[in-house]
Amino acid sequence: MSRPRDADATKAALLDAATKLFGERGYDRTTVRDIASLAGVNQALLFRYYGSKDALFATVLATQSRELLEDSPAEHLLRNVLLRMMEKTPRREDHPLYAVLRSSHHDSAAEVVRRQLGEEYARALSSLTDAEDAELRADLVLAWIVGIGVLRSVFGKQPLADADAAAVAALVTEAASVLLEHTESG
Amino acid sequence: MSRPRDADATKAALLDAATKLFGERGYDRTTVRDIASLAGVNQALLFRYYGSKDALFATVLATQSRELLEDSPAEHLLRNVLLRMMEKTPRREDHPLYAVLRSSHHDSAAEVVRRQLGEEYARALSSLTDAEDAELRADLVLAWIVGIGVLRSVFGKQPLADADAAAVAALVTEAASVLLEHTESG
DNA sequence: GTCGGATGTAAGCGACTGCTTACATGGGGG
DNA sequence: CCCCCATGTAAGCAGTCGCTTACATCCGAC
Repeated sequence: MSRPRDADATKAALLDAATKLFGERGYDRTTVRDIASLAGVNQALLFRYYGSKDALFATVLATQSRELLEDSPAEHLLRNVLLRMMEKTPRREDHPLYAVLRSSHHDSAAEVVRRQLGEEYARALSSLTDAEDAELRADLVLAWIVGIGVLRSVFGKQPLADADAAAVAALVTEAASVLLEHTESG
Repeated sequence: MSRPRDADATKAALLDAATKLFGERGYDRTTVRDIASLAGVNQALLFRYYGSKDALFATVLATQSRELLEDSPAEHLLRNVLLRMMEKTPRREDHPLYAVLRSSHHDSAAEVVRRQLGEEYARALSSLTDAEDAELRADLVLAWIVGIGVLRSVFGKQPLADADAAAVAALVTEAASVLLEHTESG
């Protein structure tokens, strides 16, 4: 029967639907009607519970970025992020990175969240080298992660899109180690 | 006085305006009214000369992808593309890659053009290594280029966004050489 | 000159957007 | 029991979208 009236369940359904659709289509190509429809609720409830499409998008990003870095020590961050991004299916379109990637524009809170996510990754990665330009090197590694995500999900570029995740991770970590390894003992 | 009636000039103005706006905002956030307005012509002319917004977008991509690979020997392709992407201003939003990146939009001719562009780059890059997985390695290098463009233009991620282009190119080419160098003489 | 097609314009159509409003309904507290 | 408010719904507003239509204007061919 499932409780016919349950605000929490409705909110969760909306958030799940929004996560899926923003990830698949990006912000612009996802309509509030689509989200409500996928969640199986009336679209007015989206506005009652989240205020606006923008605020819902920000909530999606905030929720996912919180889950994203939780359990990866810096040494294995690159490898783990790559594997997580590529796991299960070659086109893992509900991965948090994709919602971010597919929504280029955009001021508002979403921008802030997106940027924070990048900062967290970059900070963790930059701890891996003692080079003077550690942060730039970390940004470049982050750029690589992002680029691989884009080429796989947006372009579906072959052979990368269907490549073995472990093989990709091995190649990338090997090359990235040139940028991130410690050059002197600290 | 500039000839008041000149179909070629009008078409060119529309193409220039479309190139600029698609590059800055992506496909969805660029309206035909904006394009016509920037070109200084009536929007109906866009449809007379290009048929549809989609067709105009495809024309933009086709035009730019033709110009893009024209004068870079494979050995210096990575470096040249990086430098070109980052040249002049830290946020070079009219770069052809950006129009592509900002439009994750699947059907229509645009998809084909976007993919062709990737194929050309990847083919050129893959000629640089004799490893068995040369094409995958080339895809990864291409992914890096794309990711750097995204982080600079979309995220405006610091310090990458304002980093010296030559310094970035040096770091990337050094690390990428791990993937692309010949391991045995052919 | 003048006629006809190339070129440019003004206006608006129908669909869709994010969002709001006015209203139905159900279930727990008094 | 019944009332009241949390929850859910139907309908629509105002704006924008891509695109079309009906109409002016210019200029070269004859």
